[in-house]
Amino acid sequence: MSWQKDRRGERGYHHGNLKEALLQAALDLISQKGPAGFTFADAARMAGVSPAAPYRHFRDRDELLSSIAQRGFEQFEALLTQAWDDGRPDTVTAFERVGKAYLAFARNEPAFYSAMFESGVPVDSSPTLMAASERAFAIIRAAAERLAALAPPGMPRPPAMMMALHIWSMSHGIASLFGRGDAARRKLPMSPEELLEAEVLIYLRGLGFPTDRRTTDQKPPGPPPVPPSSNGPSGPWGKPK
Amino acid sequence: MSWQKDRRGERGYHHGNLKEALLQAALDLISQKGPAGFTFADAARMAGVSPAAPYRHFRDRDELLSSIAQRGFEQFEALLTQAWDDGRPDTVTAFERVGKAYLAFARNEPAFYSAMFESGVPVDSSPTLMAASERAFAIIRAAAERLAALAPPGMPRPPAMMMALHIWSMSHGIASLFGRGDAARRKLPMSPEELLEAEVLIYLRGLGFPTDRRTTDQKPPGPPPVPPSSNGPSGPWGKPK
DNA sequence: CAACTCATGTTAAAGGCTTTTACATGAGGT
DNA sequence: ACCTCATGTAAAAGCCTTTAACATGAGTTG
Repeated sequence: MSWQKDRRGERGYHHGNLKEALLQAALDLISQKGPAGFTFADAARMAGVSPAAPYRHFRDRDELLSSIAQRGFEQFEALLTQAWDDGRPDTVTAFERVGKAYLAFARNEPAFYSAMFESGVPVDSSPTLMAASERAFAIIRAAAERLAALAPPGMPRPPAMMMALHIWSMSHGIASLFGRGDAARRKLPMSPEELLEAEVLIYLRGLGFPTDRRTTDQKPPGPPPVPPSSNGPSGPWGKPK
Repeated sequence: MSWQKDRRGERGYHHGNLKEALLQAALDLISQKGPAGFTFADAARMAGVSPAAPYRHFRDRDELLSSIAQRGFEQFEALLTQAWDDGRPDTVTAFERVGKAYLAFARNEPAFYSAMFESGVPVDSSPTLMAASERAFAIIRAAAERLAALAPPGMPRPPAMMMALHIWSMSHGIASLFGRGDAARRKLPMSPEELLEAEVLIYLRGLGFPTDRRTTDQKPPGPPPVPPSSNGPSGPWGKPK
């Protein structure tokens, strides 16, 4: 760890990097015991300072939680941006990659995810938190925008904002109900990733998008957006075993 | 309130109905301050007993929370059962009514909903809790089963379990992100109910179901499950204003 | 380099919650 | 009438939060 002066096991009167150490300690504690079972005093102890020290850096426990949520949204935004990769190699593929990235974040960073969505910290508790949250959502929204622009002719053009909200709620629903490793686990016939992928594919097909994987971004010439009859074994779900 | 002997403002040494009074007090507190800001001692005070009294009825704070979650699932199941109404008047209509009931529950019973899904109580913390949760999900699952049986010919039959999980995650995602009155509010271009209805309709259309509202349960004769071209102003979303 | 200052830590203390232990009460059965 | 046991109370130990008063030492200033 890095919460003590790097050389020697001692540290002086001053910690030197307490704010960071507290944030890191809180993350560890949250991922172990959930956002509820995390204690200001615990974090202080883990950082090797007195219980009063954290108050020099955070007004109270809630402000620390809110800081974590904010960092979470920032990392979340970075991850989604990278997954979206400006829609390469094609819009649908990139879109699905965003969905997978959403689940990956919830699974790999459960502490951030809880702080962001399940800690009881209201998004509007701080303007900067709200802004960070909106920047993250803006990635999904931008992706939806690009997708909406590809709507096949002859179909009413879906509002991008609505699509973005739909995708977000699907991802969040799956992540929240089935996503994390240890808690609230129900048995599933398929992985959360497969579940989300199928859900998104069916949804996009409902909007009239062609969804068999060799699609490029060229708009299809005619209006038959849905496989006219049986489309073989490569639908959005595997063969029913 | 009913936490004192009905006649006269006094009560004797014994409360007479403490367990119920505690559950009710906890519900009130949770709906006011969220599942985190609810305290065993507060509930005791609200019921007019000493801080140690609750321990005669619940092992600890978590067991009380778990009891509330369980009652929540029971009421939830009852509400969904009523909404589903065995698929009357037709499967799709009843299905959508279930979705609306889901959101209504999250909105009208935020305390139950938090205890069930956001309190950190793991579903498998008690077998009876798990069972109650599964009975509630079974309603959605049964509805999905009926819906799957109506899959138009010429389309691969979607697995009912998968559909149920999809519907559940959509509903939970919307309820959790946008559903409750005061906290975590983001601005939406439409109500959560409209958002969910559109999402479900698009999803069902993606599965090949006809979704214009005069549908009955008779299977359509041919394979054109999607409106062949422009379908007028009555799509799953309103006119883009 | 000495002196000053202020951010950052510490100690101490008040107040609240949780949980346990020993004791009190009284409702219902014998 | 008496007993018993579920249900409450009181007291105490331990932990957490938060504040106030004090200490330290890093960086700045002359």
